[in-house]
Amino acid sequence: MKKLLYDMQVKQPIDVENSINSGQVFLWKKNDKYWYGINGQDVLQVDEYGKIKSLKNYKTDFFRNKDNFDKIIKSISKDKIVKNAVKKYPGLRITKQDPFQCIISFIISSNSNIQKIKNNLENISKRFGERIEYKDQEFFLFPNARILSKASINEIKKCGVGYRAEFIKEAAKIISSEKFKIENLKTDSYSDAKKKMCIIPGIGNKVADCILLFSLDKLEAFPLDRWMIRILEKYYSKKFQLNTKTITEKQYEILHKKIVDYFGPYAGYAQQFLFKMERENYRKKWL
DNA sequence: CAATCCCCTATGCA
DNA sequence: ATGCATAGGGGAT
Repeated sequence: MKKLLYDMQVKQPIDVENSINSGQVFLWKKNDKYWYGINGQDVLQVDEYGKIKSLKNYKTDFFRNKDNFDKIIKSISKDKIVKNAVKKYPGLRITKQDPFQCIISFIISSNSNIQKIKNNLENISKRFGERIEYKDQEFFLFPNARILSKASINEIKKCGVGYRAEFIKEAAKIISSEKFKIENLKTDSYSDAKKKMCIIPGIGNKVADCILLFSLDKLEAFPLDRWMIRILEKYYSKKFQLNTKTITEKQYEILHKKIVDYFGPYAGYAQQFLFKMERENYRKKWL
């Protein structure tokens, strides 16, 4: 019966273009009519409907098709602002990425911009990842944690990541160690998983929330970066009074609590719709 | 050509 | 304990 109900849900089609162009992923490119993206040790080929084929056929629910969108949209639609954003980008999805690649991507994102993040990640793939051919095209897979944990700081620096090279190596060491089972974080609570993520150097509040939301199924994660703070100041200044420019750890925690109180357990989806809407208003480039 | 701007974290000091 | 200022690639503008 449950299965039947699931199948009967009318699903909003996936908006592949806008989901990829929403600041979540960096190693994607469009070729003719397909999008191709590196997801860890796999390459995904995605058609205009979001149907996925892949090099290794690893099972993935990359666009979170199993989420109950009716329920989620209803849940986050608390006001006109979110409702408008949802109406504008109805097929926008949160991605479910390879966790290690996601970790390195967002460690690199700090004090950077999308163009540079993309270059850095491409350099890492080319230097440390396996070269493969798929659908008559050349790709470089993302190196696994073990390989990056053994790379030298200097080699990593050659990818243009600067002072983040130490963070990357250390993160790779932790992730590849026996004790740290990254997949187990998927079944941990949000706050447990977040505590564990923040042990890794280069990962603070914001980066942890990106990783939790985009790769570890924590849909209440709500990354608060400069842009989101600006958005909250613009549309929600009464609801969440933002006092300072520099948001400290304690303030971040308090603000996140208020946000989850307001938007509910799928707050991360609200974040993605708001973020996409505002960045498009400013005509920011994505890839 | 210098100055400034970027999706932040870690650190040191008050 | 908490707040605040600042350093830290490098590329684009």
